[in-house]
Amino acid sequence: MTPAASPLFLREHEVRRGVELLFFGYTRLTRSIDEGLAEHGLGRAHHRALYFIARQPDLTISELLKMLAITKQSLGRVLTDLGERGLVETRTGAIDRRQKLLRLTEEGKAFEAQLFDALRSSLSAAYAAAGQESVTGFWRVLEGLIPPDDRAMVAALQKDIL
Amino acid sequence: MTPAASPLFLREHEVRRGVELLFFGYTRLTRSIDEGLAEHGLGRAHHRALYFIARQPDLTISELLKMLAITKQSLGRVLTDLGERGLVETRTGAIDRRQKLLRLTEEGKAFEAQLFDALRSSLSAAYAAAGQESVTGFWRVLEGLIPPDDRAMVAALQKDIL
DNA sequence: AAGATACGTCAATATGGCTGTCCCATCTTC
DNA sequence: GAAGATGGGACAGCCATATTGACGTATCTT
Repeated sequence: MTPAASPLFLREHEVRRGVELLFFGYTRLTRSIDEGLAEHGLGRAHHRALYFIARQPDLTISELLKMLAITKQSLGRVLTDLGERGLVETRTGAIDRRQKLLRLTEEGKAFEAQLFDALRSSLSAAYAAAGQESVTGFWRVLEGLIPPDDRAMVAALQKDIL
Repeated sequence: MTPAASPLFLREHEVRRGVELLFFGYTRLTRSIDEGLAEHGLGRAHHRALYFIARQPDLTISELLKMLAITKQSLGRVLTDLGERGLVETRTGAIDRRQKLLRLTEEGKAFEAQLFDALRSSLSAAYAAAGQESVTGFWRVLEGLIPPDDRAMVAALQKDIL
């Protein structure tokens, strides 16, 4: 019996295309906010923290660490910078007083919204050009790239949608 | 007259979802090759150069610079490392002797193929889970994220497909 | 011959990660 | 109430990857 042609072999072309589009798409999208960040003397690492705090107010440090998948020290520096600039504030957890709950200040919210505008204009233009069915496919493939252990965390972000 | 509801407003949810999936998908995919790179004492920057040289043999330095969108100095270090390890070699351009044409050595090809295996297994699993129509949508949205000026460059990668 | 281009290189600097270790406050469990 | 686990902070030192700006050399174009 001849086995079915290996899908791994057949898909090299498609896989390379995906790798390349992901690289260019992701890097160009992230570059779109560099200017806004530079106005405050911040970098992309700061934006990532800002973004997830905006998304899940009262997030704890350890939850944010899991999202970003960096070390406590790296995150510490970033949060210090954001705190010093008055963009992020913490309060002690009501249930567990060891925890620090992270929130954006009003200024932080305004800044995050400003950065988000750049992301929105790039992404919504791409969505519009591609069409809604394409957007669904875009999401599905990306979901498949996320290791199963991380999926619940990502899915949780979608729950508290406006 | 009531204007149509602003699509920018309506799409915040979708845009946030895209931002998040892109972040997690991209970072998790790139992490999948770190182990292989570490075996040779190399980092992700080296892989990016290796990848595009594999993809377009006889690429010039300036073409590669445009792809990666980094500075000459940054790329110089990466290429020196790759040359020292016998993964990349250069020859003088036949038409324009100022140019250096970049190629992978046999060892370089084998190493790139090994790294590509990790990318292939992640991406092709995601493709398979999502289905072919989703893959098309995935590509379309990502294409829309690439600034028009860069699109020809990315499209050129698809021409010399196996 | 003059100027532009392709590439290399020097020096200095910034950012954002890492490891390992130790500490304190607080919660949980026995 | 004591022991241990957990959440968070902090020190020191390191590495990878990027930046800017200036300058040099070979080669191509006009």
